[in-house]
Amino acid sequence: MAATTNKTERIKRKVEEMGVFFEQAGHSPMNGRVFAYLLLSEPPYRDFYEIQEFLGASKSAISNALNGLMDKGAVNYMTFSGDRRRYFKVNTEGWLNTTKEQVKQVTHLKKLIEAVLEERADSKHLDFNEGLQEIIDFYTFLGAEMEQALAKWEAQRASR
Amino acid sequence: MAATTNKTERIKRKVEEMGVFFEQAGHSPMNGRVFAYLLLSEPPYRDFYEIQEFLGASKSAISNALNGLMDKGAVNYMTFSGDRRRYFKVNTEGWLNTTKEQVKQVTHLKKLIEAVLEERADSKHLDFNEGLQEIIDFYTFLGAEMEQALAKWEAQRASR
DNA sequence: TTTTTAGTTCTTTATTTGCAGAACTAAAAA
DNA sequence: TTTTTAGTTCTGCAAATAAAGAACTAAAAA
Repeated sequence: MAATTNKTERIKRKVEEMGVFFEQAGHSPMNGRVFAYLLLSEPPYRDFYEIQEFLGASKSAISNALNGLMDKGAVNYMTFSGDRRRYFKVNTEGWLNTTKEQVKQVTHLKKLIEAVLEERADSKHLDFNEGLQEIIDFYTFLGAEMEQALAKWEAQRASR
Repeated sequence: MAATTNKTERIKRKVEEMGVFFEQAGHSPMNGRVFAYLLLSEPPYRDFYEIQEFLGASKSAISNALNGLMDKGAVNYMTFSGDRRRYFKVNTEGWLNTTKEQVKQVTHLKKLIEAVLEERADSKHLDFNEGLQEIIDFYTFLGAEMEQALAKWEAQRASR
């Protein structure tokens, strides 16, 4: 029993710690903690009430957190026949796909600066425009390299 | 005069539009607008009161926004002799460096998942651990590719 | 058919954030 | 030396966010 308590305590601390990390990465506190708990939990799937109890939070908070995480594709659930409950889990595949999407979004910022440069077409301040152009060039370069890298990764995975 | 007004109006609209973009990218609304204004302004440097007047905001809001943007290295200022004011501008070099730093921070998330896997070392749920391992592998791959890409970019730039 | 359960939705409250406005400061100008 | 100026800092206030708790719903179980 002491062992169980110690482990639970350690996990609780880790969940808080990782929760802060995810919070800083742009998630709400509860979303971060739910995600962290599902990452660390054994088994890695938990039903609604286990999550609620572990985090000592309200049902509405858990409901909103899980739905938010599912919207982003970060969390999933599985079911077992003869059991009504859903068992929520981290969706590793969704995480991977989201990451791949993010990689591709260098393009957005690039387009924005291109629009800026267009607006600045007849500016007298060529040095500034050149600075912007260099950022565009960098994004262009990086975007191309990332596309290649992704293709390489997919090829590698396809031939396993 | 009509031309000036039209241009100012167009810039105002673009500043709001781009401001929202930067907001969604994690900046506070005012920081986003100040940054957008400095990007679009001709000349691309503006003193405190020009920024304040253009955005119709309070001094404290502008002061905090500029200091925040300078902390992040996104904004800079220049001075002219015989003029006390600082002229704030987008720091294109800083932007480029920040982007390069962000590229390198794939490492952080990778370390976090490695810590998770360590905690899960004796888990029975091998499939889940494998899912996490694949994310680690992807981050490792991506990190290496990006390092290479950065090196390639630097080399290219060095030999201009 | 009634009851239970697995969640969801609604209402309220506490916390945080973003900003305005006024009071202040330190250096430059007069 | 006094005044002006270019900002900063402090004090609130309003809006947005996060979460609690209670009321509700729809499907399953009894």
